[in-house]
Amino acid sequence: MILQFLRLFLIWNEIFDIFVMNFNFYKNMLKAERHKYIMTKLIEDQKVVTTDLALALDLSEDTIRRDLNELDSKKLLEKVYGGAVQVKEKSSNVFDIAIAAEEQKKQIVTKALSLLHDDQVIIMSGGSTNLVFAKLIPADLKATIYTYSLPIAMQLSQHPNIDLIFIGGKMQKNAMVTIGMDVIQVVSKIKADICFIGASSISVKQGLTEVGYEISIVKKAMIEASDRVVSMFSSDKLNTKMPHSVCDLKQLDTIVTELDPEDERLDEYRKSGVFIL
Amino acid sequence: MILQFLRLFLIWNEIFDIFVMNFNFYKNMLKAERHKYIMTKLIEDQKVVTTDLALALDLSEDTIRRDLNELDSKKLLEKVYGGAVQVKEKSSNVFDIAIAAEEQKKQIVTKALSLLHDDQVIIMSGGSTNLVFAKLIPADLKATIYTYSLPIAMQLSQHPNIDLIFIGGKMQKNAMVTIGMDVIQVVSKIKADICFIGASSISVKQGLTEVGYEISIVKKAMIEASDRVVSMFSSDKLNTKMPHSVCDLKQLDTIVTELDPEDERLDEYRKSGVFIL
DNA sequence: TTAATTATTGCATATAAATGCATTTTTGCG
DNA sequence: CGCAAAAATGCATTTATATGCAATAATTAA
Repeated sequence: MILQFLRLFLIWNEIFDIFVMNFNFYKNMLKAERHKYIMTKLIEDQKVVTTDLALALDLSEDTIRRDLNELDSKKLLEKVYGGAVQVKEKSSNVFDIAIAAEEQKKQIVTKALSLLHDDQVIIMSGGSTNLVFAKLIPADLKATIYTYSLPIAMQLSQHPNIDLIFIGGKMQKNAMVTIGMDVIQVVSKIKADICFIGASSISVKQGLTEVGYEISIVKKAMIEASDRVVSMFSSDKLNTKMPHSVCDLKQLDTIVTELDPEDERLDEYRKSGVFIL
Repeated sequence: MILQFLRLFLIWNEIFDIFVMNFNFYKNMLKAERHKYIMTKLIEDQKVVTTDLALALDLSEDTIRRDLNELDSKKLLEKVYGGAVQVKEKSSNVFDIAIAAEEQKKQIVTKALSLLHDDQVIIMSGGSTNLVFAKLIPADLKATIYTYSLPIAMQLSQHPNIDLIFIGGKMQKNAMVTIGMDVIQVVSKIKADICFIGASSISVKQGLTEVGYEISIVKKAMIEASDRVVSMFSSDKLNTKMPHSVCDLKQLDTIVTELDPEDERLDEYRKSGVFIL
């Protein structure tokens, strides 16, 4: 009899505890704790509702709203009518590649489209100018293109008639190109009709030069592998130089800029025998 | 007697809960959530119909129309007579990769993050689930990752601590992955700790199967090269098969779906010894 | 410790937003 | 042209929010 009573008491006690816990557990919470609770809840449920929080924390909706406003102004969540939702991550889309002066580059590469013919084997280096070029390759061109640039491969993979071969290797992250011995080995085995090389810097005396050593030797290999070498760049690259040599001016067959081929800024280059488009 | 009554009450309560859940699940949705739902639906189905949404969300068509107008004015969709369609992306940007049911995939791959450790050598196949996985790899993870998927490489090239190696070869255009002997050769020389394989189809009897022959042999090589084989996919891939076999269920170490590991739909798989996350 | 100061909280009230309904206008289609 | 479906509009109702104010709690200075 007493035992039964005791058991009943214990059960009742437990129920009471739960009751108290539920209703007063958060009663003496500091604001900071409350904010933490709200943020946790937000992550768990993807959203928080003002009325639910008020109930759960045993506070007025006003207070919750003030909390949410505060957290909103700290950009920790986004307050909406009725509650709050997670801040939408500013997509920071990797795949959005911003191309500086795209219009100028379009102008440059459009001139070079005349160099393309069906059944050519083509090698393309990286660089935003070459990327613009890839975009503008006519849909009916049938050709084989080798590249070691991720964005250019992405672009060309949408082309219906291009056989695309990606040259693998270790990725150089910022430039989104592969580099290293693997690349050299593959490139050196290609027999290409034409290659399109982006240029960091070009000058009459130094020829093509690059910032990075690794890129410079890959480009060397490209030139070796191709019958015809074309480089496209804007005129601000003219008469500049970088640490690592790629090739002499003589080894370039054609250069393409936005300038008129007769422009005097190109005089020196024309004299050295390179064809200017 | 009282006990029986109590039990009855509990059962009734449960049924009532389920009832309420089904019919009011979307009832207390915040506007922001609703908009998110509409946008997800739009991506999944390419379109949304006003009446369907009104029905699905248990709201008047007026409200749905107001939502669609709002989203339209934000340029997030294009309202048309009867509903709304996706905004036609202005320049068919190749680099925008639409991922169907991205939220669900996030849920799946989040579970698999626990399999990652510093200094691992990892191979990743293509597929949108793996792409979502790549997005969520913590910034402080230091590892070496091999992949032959262009989008995944693009994504990982943004990661500060991953050594990324792209496996080159002929591009399979629609899937944006490289295939062929070049890929097999490279993969077969890798000694990886773990590989993450996307799945077209999986069944208890047939194991992993693929639509394309070429992809299937690449995946075979991946499995050979890895100590541990993990496959992540949504439950709709379960109990389906494709023409080309990749491997038996036994060869998989871990599978990850959005389901609870104890879900009965996974019973058969669990029995065959594969670990379910 | 006490008193003054400040911050927090809840309530009342006014304002604004969201939603559904009735009515009119527009649209697509035969 | 006419009809039915869809959309827009105005309005009423509900619900959420902002704001001033008073009560309370926490903090600081003396």
